[in-house]
Amino acid sequence: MTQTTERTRIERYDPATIEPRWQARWAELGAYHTDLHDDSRPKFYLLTMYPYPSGDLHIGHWYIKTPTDAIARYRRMHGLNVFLPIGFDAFGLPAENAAIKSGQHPRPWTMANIETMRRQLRSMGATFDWASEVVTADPSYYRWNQWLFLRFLEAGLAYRAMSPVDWCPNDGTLAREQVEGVDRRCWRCGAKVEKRDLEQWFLRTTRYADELLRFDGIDWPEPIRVQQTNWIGRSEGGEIVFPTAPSDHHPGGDQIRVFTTRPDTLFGATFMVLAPEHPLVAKLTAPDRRAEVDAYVARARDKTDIERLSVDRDKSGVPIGADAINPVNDERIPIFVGDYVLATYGTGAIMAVPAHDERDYEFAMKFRLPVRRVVAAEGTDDEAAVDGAYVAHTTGERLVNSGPYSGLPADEGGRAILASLAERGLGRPSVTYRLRDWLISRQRYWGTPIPVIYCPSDGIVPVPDDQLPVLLPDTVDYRGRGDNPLRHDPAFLETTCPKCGGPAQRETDTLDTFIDSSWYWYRYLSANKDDGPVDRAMTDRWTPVDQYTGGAEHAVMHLLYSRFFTKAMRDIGLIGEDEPFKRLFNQGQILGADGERMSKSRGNVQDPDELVRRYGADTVRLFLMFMGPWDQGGPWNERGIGGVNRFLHRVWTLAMDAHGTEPGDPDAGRLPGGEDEAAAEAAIRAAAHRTLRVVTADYEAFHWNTMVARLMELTNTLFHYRGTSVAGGPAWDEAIRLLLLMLAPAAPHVTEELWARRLEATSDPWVSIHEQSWPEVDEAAAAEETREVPIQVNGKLRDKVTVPVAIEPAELERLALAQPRVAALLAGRTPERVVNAGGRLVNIVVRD
RNA sequence: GGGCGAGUGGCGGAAUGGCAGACGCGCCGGCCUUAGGAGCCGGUGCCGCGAAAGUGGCAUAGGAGUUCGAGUCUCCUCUCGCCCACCA
Repeated sequence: MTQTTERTRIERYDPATIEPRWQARWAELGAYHTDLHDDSRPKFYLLTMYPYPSGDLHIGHWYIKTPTDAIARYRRMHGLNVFLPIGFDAFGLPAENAAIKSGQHPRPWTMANIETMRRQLRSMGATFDWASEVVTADPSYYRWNQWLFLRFLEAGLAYRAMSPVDWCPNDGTLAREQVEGVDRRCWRCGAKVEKRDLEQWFLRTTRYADELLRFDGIDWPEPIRVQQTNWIGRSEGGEIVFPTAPSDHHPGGDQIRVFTTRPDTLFGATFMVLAPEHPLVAKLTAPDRRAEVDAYVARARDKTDIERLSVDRDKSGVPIGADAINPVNDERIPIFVGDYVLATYGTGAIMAVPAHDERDYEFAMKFRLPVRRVVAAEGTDDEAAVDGAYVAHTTGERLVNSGPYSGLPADEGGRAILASLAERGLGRPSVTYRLRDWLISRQRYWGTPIPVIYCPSDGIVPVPDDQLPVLLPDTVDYRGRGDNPLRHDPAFLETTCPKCGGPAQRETDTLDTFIDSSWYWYRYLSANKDDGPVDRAMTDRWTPVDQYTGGAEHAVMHLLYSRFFTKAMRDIGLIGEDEPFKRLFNQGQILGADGERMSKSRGNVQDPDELVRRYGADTVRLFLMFMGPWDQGGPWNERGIGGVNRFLHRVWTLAMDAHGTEPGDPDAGRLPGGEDEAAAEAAIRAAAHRTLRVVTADYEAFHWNTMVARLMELTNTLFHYRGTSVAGGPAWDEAIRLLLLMLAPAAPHVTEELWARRLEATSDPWVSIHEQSWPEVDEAAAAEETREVPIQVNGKLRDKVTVPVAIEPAELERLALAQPRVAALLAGRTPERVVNAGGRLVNIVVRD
């Protein structure tokens, strides 16, 4: 009883009406407001990096957020109480730059952008819990930044120290990217940028260096762990004291401390190099060297970091006209100042061992300094000329030219040398990190004011808790100057000392915006709490975050700061966790069509609104998932979105019109392949349940692209049965039901619509598809009875044979050999070997 | 310079050491249409031979190796991307 339905009679799939309607309905029902107190179900804290309100949501935001929403919906279907919050990283330089340019205050600019982005985020159909929204530029949020800062100050985790900044005489402190060109000009006024030392605030991240190197109990991608590990850069070695030698201008006896990872090479130290900023440079420099040394130090200060740190650059330096004494052999060695030594690493001074360090070797060659081999690989002639630095670590290395230590294996000799220096108080084992303390001061307006007051009599005075928040004034004047307007706002600046009541001034620096993002997920759990930053009962219940999604570009900044904050907050007693994010996934980045990073200035930003208007949110969501592996990203290319849209139309057709046929199909209405109805129903059930099996695995692994492909395959299969005698029957109906359930987390609107219509057709009361349980595979239905086994001869595919799944291996091999094509190729030869790969493949090996 | 990742059809991509190219785009053919930039059905890695059904060879950046069997594992080379870049 095949019915032919004219296509025009079927209501068309029209996302433009369906999607807004369901979004409104979900909001009205409060469907995605998470009851954080519900402990009847296991919790699942799903976090996605909150966006910066730059003005427009672009397709990259969709790329991370819509699959994350699919995870949320999928987990809910497994009975979990899922919390998926959203907020805005609302402080920061772009708002301030826009404000300077337009004369408009950053707050209205930011708030207008947030309003736009809220609407755009809602258009995704994502299940964000807006009730927990956090906006970091709001005093109810940044107040707690201040409060946390004060606790860190009390705990000795925050401190103040001098540090150089890039300084423009007109515009004040500049960020690194605001210094342009090799001659270092200000991006706004073109003035020459200089370095200036300012007192600034730091957080003592280095206190947690060792703990941050451990990733216990968290499941993070290997590349991120490696990057963080390298960033922290733990080096074990020794700190060794080189006393200065007496000379005409100097009595000697100053101690130059160096850090080395190679105490075994100490006898090879033939000179020393101090960083230009090293405090002893001025003191030790001989009068006749002073002019040249001062000039060199001044030049080094003016160089860009990039110039100074460039590996390709020639080594530079000047002798300071003083010597040091090598503590192991009392040899006098000359001291240089050179900018290849960094003031900020180790002790800012090195012992130079040109025979065993490439940089020192290069320097020695340039200045014709002696090179002495002290470590030799097995079989090397001790006295052979040294040609380049030997830095390798091999077994069998031994010390040479090293006094009493000569002949010892290098590692053992190194330990002995260090031990002997330690006895004389001239050395000790030491560990150094590349990780620096976190400079959190910004000489900027649009951020959290640092809550301290400078009093002429009491010095640095923390703002008392009951005077928080220190509000960022909204009335400051932007026009005219680029530096921090707080410095010119007497109403903000002038205050009274909380201790003595005398006149005092506020700190005008603001906090780095990475502070905001270092704890925002704790705040989501009690976004409106006004007597503390976090609710311990809530954080105990909900954290650590079960799954975090976001870009890998945050590997060593945000993701490391967040780990630091968690440990610091734990030690202050605010939370009980060691790590913030149990599992991390880094999706790839969507680039512009030109392969470049999307940005307004490049004009390659892809606007999702237009795509949503053309195809609907479900298509855009699905297309982004279908493009390729989620962790890969790639250049944006719209080609192919039509295919995904067509797929949803086909799903619609299957669900709405089982009995329809298409005039273009010559086999329309007939069961495929001569199947009878029983075989057809079995085939439909098998297809549906096998799809369910692989699709479930794909959801678990975030393999969206193959998940969509499997559903397309199932849809194609079902189309072959559409309009036949089994269409609309029980097997068909089950397959449609499974198809909709499997698609629901990814394409929530169209599946909700079709689900509602199914319920309506059977007069059942409406229940959201998103409240259904994830279906279970019927293994019996999915099981296969026969299998096609490829047969290879010498590894080349030659034939295939269809056999019962349970076939005996011997029988399979017999069948394989009996295939006419195989037999012809064997030409009477006896196989040397028959490989039976678990019944999945047979390979017959025969010698020529 | 170091670290990490990746090189597969015209394109995006798929493939627990076991049929390379699933799925989609594009393209070709057909159906249906007054029409088609809609819909449906079928075909489509490359090179031979063949009228065709077929059939043989070559193919996962290049080269070697391990294996009955390699896109997948090992080594070398090349190219691209990202991150870090004189960290003693």
